[in-house]
Amino acid sequence: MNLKEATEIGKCFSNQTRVQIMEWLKEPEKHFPPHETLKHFNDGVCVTYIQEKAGLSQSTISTYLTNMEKCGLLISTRHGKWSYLKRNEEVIKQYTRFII
Amino acid sequence: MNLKEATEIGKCFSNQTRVQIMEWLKEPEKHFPPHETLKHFNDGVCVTYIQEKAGLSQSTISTYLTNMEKCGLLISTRHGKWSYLKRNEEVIKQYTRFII
DNA sequence: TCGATATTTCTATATATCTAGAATTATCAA
DNA sequence: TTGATAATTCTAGATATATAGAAATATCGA
Repeated sequence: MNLKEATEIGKCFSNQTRVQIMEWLKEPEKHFPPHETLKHFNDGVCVTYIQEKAGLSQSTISTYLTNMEKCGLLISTRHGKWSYLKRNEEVIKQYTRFII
Repeated sequence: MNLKEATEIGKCFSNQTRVQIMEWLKEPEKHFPPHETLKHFNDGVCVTYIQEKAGLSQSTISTYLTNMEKCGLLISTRHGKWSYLKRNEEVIKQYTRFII
């Protein structure tokens, strides 16, 4: 983790909705309906559910999630027409080690 | 630490200069000249040294540092005409616990 | 007190982020 | 293949942040 990478992550954490999404994804089963097509939340939560819960437009949430994936905070997995997002705990740990 | 507080801290970490300042303040003796008026770096580093090292204007750095103090990341101590800044490790830890 | 130095606050402009709607792409199911 | 659904990308206007210079405030030393 270097200065530039850490700053990109910091930008993701500089908006309340994005911080909130990161919090929700800590406990998907607590904040989102179960995904019938996938057992449990192994690959995370689909974009639509996140979008509905956040209450912002699809395009806005898509942009957020794309950036959060680009800087490594989220892992995206596509199954058919759905994209599933989950936290990248390893990168999050690296980030906290950087700033501490 | 709640969502709002965490987001304010995230905003401070969303700019490369500010992240850099937080890094420098981890090891003041390594990045700044010694402060003759104060023994060691017990109260941190004075604004002028931070400003010179960052290469931005006094007013910009002052605004940065004020915001970083407001959200708890820095502790400011004034001695005469100098303000000294140091990291608030406790708040930083709370923040990392929040996002992990 | 007066002048010098350190810091902060105010004001303004340039740049970046926020956000939605429209258009586009990808995939599924009939 | 076609229509429906999910997601992404493009475009644009509103809002926020970045940043400096000027003005103001605080403190020290002569």
